[in-house]
Amino acid sequence: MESLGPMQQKPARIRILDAAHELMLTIGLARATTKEIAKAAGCSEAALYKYFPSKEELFVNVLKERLPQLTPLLAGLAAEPGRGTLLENLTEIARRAALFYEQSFPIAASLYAETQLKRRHEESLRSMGSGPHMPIRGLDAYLRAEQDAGRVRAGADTYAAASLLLGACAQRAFAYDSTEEGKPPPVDEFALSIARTLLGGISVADELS
Amino acid sequence: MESLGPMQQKPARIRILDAAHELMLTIGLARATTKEIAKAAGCSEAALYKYFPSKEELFVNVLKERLPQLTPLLAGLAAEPGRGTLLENLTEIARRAALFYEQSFPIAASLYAETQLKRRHEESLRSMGSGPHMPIRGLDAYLRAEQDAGRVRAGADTYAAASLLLGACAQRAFAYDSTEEGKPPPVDEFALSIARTLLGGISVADELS
DNA sequence: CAGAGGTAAGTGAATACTCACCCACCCGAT
DNA sequence: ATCGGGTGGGTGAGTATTCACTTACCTCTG
Repeated sequence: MESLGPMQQKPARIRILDAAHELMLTIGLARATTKEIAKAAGCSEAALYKYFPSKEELFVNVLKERLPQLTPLLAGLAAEPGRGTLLENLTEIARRAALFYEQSFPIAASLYAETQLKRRHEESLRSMGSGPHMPIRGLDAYLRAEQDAGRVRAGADTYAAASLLLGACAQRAFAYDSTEEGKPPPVDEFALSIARTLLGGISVADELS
Repeated sequence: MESLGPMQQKPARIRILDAAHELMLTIGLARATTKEIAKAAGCSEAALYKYFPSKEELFVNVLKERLPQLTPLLAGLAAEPGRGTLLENLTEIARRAALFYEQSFPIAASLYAETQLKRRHEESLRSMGSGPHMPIRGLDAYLRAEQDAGRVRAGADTYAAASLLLGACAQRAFAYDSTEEGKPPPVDEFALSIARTLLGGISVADELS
């Protein structure tokens, strides 16, 4: 029990993970060196190796512990179809998915620069029963449940619909570059507009087969 | 006039760009060192600097000269709405977009590891009047043209529709990891299914407002 | 004193980039 | 014909720097 005044010092391990996470987002994975991480965490380089056996292991842990999960929400909704309106549910899913991708995409994308690290991350995800295409499957499952409940058209391709909705959310995270004045649309109206459009389609009424 | 037999040697500059491109895709941007590039191009490291002032400039040129363009197709279609059926056109757009993202995504994504290089690339794109969100605008323009021609429902949100279609295509390039047995769906049937789903929507008929 | 938490000062390897030089070829003056 | 020299294309052998990681040591606290 320290009675230190400021006492803002979280445990070193946490500070290191935070610092690594922050640097990955700002200066990028390649420039996130041990020296920079140590400086940002307020400790020495050697301290990193007290908590993690290697830099790669440190990054794997950042990915494992810092990236939010999307699947729980989807699983929850699929468990009880018929709750709320379909539009409300899809909007909420889109909203959360957009926020999820906004956070995780820059980090996940930078793995393409280090194919070895990417493979290790994918392995780690798989062992947790997760993976980059699990959200699509989860949303697909929810839509089929709603289909069985009669709230989604019988002939609809639920997998395609899931790809469309989540794809739009993911794309929002990278289709807008940092400097452009045309920043991404606000998440709330974005979510509502794509959910509504996916539900209703865009073809003129009398062309519906 | 050389009468050399094999004479398969393309100009060195081309070989260097090809080698850099290839290495970015296979071992990743981070491991694509000057030594590796030189080896793959069949020349010395020093030769790289005869053609490019720096490694970063080399990469910028790979991005500029090797990544395919998507906008021309969209511009062409928007110029003459009413040609072909809407479903055919959207399917073709989705097909080409999916192939485009399949090629360009791994490289574009790895830029997130080098934020400085990323900014330079975005700048270069902007100066060419291009950019990551131009495809969405282009498709949006095409859809509005079809809307004016009465082939897209008057109230439809064309921008949301464009986000959905292209988002799904982009997501296909990264939502499926390399080792998974569940590889991405074949591009032709993928394109058709998302185009059809976007056109028709998924809600039951009598819920259409 | 034992041991956890932490560090200063390295180490060898790798990296981007440079420098002095080579060589084949062309061209005009001898 | 031949020489001298410029020139585009290319290289081998560096250099300074940076990187991930280690070692030997310190300093608290129980």
